[in-house]
Amino acid sequence: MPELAEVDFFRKRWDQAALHQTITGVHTHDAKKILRGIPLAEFKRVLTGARLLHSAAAAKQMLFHFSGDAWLGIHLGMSGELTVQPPDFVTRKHDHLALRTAQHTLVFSDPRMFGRVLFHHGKEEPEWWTKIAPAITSKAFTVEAVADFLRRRGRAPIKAVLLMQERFPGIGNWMADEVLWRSAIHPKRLAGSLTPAEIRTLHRECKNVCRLALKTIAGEGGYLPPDLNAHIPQSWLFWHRWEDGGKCPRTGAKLIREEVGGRTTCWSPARQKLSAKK
DNA sequence: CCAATTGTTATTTA
DNA sequence: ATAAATAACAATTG
Repeated sequence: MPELAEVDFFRKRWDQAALHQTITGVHTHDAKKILRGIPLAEFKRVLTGARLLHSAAAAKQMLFHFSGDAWLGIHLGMSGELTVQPPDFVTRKHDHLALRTAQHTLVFSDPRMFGRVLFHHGKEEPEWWTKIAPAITSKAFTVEAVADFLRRRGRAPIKAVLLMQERFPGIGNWMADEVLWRSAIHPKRLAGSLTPAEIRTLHRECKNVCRLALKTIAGEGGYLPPDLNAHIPQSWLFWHRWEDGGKCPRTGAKLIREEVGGRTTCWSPARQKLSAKK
């Protein structure tokens, strides 16, 4: 499920519950796949007694920085989520990691197990964090950088290109469809076929979708919503892309759902044409 | 049993 | 050699 803003939503959930608090216990359950390679004894020893100093999210990656030079990373994969539970919470089948504090249990659960826990013990920020591409909402995400990237990936459908994290960090399947729908660009168009005007539109809508998603889902600049998606407007493609017989919220036309670039893709044929807009 | 799933990566193909 | 397509990863649900 989780893309850019949803990842930040989950990160804030843990952050609100545990910032400046001390971890009193670390539990793992059936976690070999998700913790892969992390020495479990050191992981538990370093985190137990550590205080949460700061957290951040970038792309689909979360970073929790603890005292004692401990850095915990979480990637939610396809089906992961973070919850905050009571201190005596008994973990269930798919709860792979649980951190206890005096007042809460922080739980990472992931039924499908595509998620990952990362861990780093050291003074410096871990390289798996620093190597993440500059955010789409940052100044570094320029129209020139997008144009250059599209040129190099010119033979791939634009939908597939938008999912490439090295240039579009945090964009996942639904955000890619949302961007293309707002941009009125057909998902099967080859990246190299976009006109300069279309590339400018695409760049702008990437920024818009990221900004709006962070605001409505992750509560940027305000309250964190009680649930994921609680404040997403009906005017977004988001609510209509999975329902059979779904209608385009702008044109009312029937939406199309088909595999493009290896992923189920939804678009509005009334807005998004195969030939470039002139 | 078959197909589906909002992600990433290794392998294969072009 | 590079980029695109595909398979694989795992579990669950319809």
